[in-house]
Amino acid sequence: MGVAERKEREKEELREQILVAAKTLFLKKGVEKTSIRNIADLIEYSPGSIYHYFKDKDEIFYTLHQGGFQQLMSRMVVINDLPHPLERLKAMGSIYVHFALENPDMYDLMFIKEAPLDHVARTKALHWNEGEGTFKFLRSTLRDCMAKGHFQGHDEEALSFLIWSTVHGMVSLSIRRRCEVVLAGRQDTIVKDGLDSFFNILDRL
Amino acid sequence: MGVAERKEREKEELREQILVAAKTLFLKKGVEKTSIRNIADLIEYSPGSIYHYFKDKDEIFYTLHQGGFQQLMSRMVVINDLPHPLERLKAMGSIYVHFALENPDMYDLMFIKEAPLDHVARTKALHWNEGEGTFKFLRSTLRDCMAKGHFQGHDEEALSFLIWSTVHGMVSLSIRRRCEVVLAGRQDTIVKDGLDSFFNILDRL
DNA sequence: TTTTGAATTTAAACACTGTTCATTTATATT
DNA sequence: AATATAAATGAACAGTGTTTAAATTCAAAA
Repeated sequence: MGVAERKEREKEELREQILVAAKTLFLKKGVEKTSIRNIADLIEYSPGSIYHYFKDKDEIFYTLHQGGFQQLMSRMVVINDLPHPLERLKAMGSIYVHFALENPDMYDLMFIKEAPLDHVARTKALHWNEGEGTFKFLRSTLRDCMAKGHFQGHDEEALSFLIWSTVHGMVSLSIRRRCEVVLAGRQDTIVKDGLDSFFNILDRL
Repeated sequence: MGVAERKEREKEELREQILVAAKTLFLKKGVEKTSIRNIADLIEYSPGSIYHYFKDKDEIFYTLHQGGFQQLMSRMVVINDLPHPLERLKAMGSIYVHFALENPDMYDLMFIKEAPLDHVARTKALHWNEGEGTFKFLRSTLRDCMAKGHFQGHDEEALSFLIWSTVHGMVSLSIRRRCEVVLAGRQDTIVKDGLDSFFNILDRL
């Protein structure tokens, strides 16, 4: 009796369809401007049926959010090839920035928007596992750097936060379009230039 | 005949009432979750009447947004007392961070949320005057620093952006609560510690 | 083959949202 | 007191997220 299995599979497929449709619309129109009815229309189901697969709109959002971290992490692992920790640290910065600029809406979901963390709080999943993993990866790379004599006299945790903040600051100002007027004519290159400046500083630290 | 003047005054007063009510609700419940009807209820007028004073919800939002920059700028001017440009730069950083942490919702309005710039674009007010003023202030302070021999070999514009990004990154990660889990037990001090680390780096640059 | 029963899907409804607009109300001038 | 004008209203429109009773589907049992 493979019937139950087939049903299970079909259910999973529809869940996946909802996710794909939601992602498409979220990235095209933004989360706020995408309605449950929009998603339902795209998959040719009634709005109500979506609630059999997800508790609410936030749960759809949060599920996609988790996928984003997996993407980012899968890009990060390649730095393990680099022997020098400072090179690894800089490579992480580049990957982070590129990921953000190539997937601005997903980055928005992951680090700028407020919804997903509210969801985490509500579902009592006391840990933001996705973000924690990424941050721990940064910390351990920084620890390796300090073991090789870099960044002497700095607190590992505070400096990790500062570095994260720097790259996050650049990409989030860019994504939320605070550069366009302030840095007229240079919006496209300013994040890259800023990152170069940052690497320069890291080298001299 | 002071009648026209009185009417003008009354109209201005109601406009101000709307702004105060909107600000109260925006800061309490957030912009998204505050409806025109909520604002109308608070000032005891009908929803429709608000549209006699503001084109739409975004215009209310944008008006408050402008007020935020005036507040921030009025705090900034005190640094002119400091003789050394590097001290001025660091003081600017402290003021910026304190302003953000003391007025997280206003900061959110000014630098994180996406709405106001859309409004700027739509109203063809080609310049984001408020933000531009603040950034120019940072640039001129940095120029003074470089004139005194600091930050040699760096591009003024790119470094200005990098510094802005760093403080913005720290406060926006804090405001959007990305520190809470990742930096358990240190959320309250991490921005201050990060800023100290940053000042340390600036001193050695 | 027909009946049963559970899972799935639906459409309608609820209480909201921003915004518009014809109508009513209030008020100052003639 | 009549008129003109400005201001405020409340209903309506098209949309939102979400709930739920009813309808449908469909495999398993009789």
